[in-house]
Amino acid sequence: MASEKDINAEIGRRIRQIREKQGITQHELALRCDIEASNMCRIESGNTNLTVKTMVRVCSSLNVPFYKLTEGIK
Amino acid sequence: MASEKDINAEIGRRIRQIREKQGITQHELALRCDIEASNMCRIESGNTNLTVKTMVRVCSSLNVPFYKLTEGIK
DNA sequence: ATATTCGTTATCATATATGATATTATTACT
DNA sequence: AGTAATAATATCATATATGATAACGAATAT
Repeated sequence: MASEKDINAEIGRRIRQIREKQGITQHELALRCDIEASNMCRIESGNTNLTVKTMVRVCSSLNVPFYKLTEGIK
Repeated sequence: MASEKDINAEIGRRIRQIREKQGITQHELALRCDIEASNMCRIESGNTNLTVKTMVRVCSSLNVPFYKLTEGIK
């Protein structure tokens, strides 16, 4: 079982990867999510202990299903 | 995309289902997770906005991979 | 050189998850 | 009836995610 920090980091990497694939900036994604840009940076960098609420907002704004952020993580 | 509340409720239901299948009480699971029993009740009832940290502790104590709590949730 | 864009980091305030504890309800057992 | 076990709920304290804002660095363009 991966550690909490490892999992938050992995989710952050996935968010960044999806965002970059869609060609939008952190600022733009933050706007769509109604999340502070500084927080979006913390999230993508794995420097926070994410909540379901935040993950839902990000998924929704990126148009990916919720489970995609955690799929396969052990 | 399901709402934050729906997803927290679904995760809570899954935790309860796995716990009951393993035949342990909320109190016992709370002990293993190092989480307050009152909080475990809130979690299973979907009355909190879960963090990754808490989900990791529960999964680890139930011996299920992290992704099982969120698998297939859209 | 200097703006501009993008990401990062720092600081402080606020909202809320969780800890800690007590109380209550229900069920089962004696 | 009484006791024990389990779960639910209420209250208050504490820790921390996030909001809000500012400053900084790097890259790019003008």
